[in-house]
Amino acid sequence: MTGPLDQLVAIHKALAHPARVRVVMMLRRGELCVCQINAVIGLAPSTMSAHLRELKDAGLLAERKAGRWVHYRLAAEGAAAAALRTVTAALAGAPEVAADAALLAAITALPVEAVTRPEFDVAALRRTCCPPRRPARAREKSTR
Amino acid sequence: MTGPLDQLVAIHKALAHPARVRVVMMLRRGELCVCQINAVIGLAPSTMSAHLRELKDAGLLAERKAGRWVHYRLAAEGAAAAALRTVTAALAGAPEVAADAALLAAITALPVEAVTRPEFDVAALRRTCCPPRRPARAREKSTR
DNA sequence: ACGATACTTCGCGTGGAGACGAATTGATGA
DNA sequence: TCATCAATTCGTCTCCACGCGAAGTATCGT
Repeated sequence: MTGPLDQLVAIHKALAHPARVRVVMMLRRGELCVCQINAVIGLAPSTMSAHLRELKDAGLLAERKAGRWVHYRLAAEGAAAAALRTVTAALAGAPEVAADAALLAAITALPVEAVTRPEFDVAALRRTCCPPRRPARAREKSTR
Repeated sequence: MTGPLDQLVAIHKALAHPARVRVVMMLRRGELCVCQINAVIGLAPSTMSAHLRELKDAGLLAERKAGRWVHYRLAAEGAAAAALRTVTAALAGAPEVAADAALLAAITALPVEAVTRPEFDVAALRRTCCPPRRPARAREKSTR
């Protein structure tokens, strides 16, 4: 049994990594599949899995298995929820977060299976959606 | 120049250690000298100095040099202040924090120079104020 | 002027965080 | 049934966080 101090420390540990904070920000609008998240972040699948596990163990995320995909969503109570609100408020206008959101919008506009196919070129997609001023545009179905 | 994302990550890193969180909670009532803080936490002075430095670099603490003593106090703006509020709210009733507060009350009731004298026995003081059910009792002047 | 005191900086050792690729698990579809 | 694919687990490497003691810096008291 861990006390409230250790619990809060675990929450802060989970949020003490840029990739994990970016994931949290990406999940604001609704749940996402692991492959969609990682298409934006760009780490090895095993690494991303470890990050998601840490966020889940800290009580910040919940998972839902749907076929061979696993969807994560924000799910926090108490101190974790408060920390989450702090994060979203602090990074509302952060450029890194905006770039992620733009790329994510383009990705979620595609069918889910397209993301992990070998011919899928994230870099090309990033070029089409990130640099121009329009932050987000496409929005279709799969975000939730 | 670091962006808001790195800044928030640094804040969370600083709060991702039990000793540092305890320090933050101890400083709620006002500034404290390093020796007072460390009498409660019980680490090597060099280690405590490093912890305080990290909290200061993250924008959570400020220092004030007074003679040969250095006093630290909470001093946060923006995201750091929000994170601080989250911490204090989450740990309002935490037992570890209450024990620290009780010991701290006994320590601040003493003259500052007494704390680091060789015959000063923190363990004895801890026995007098922490284990019994009365959470805090001594309270005199110097907490602020 | 000199020693004592409060704190910081430096150097070092140890353990854990974070990265990857390889192997495993579980569900889908031919 | 068996190949495929998403995700996780495992093994390994590297590097940084965190602990300490020793040395350095600044201030006070005599």
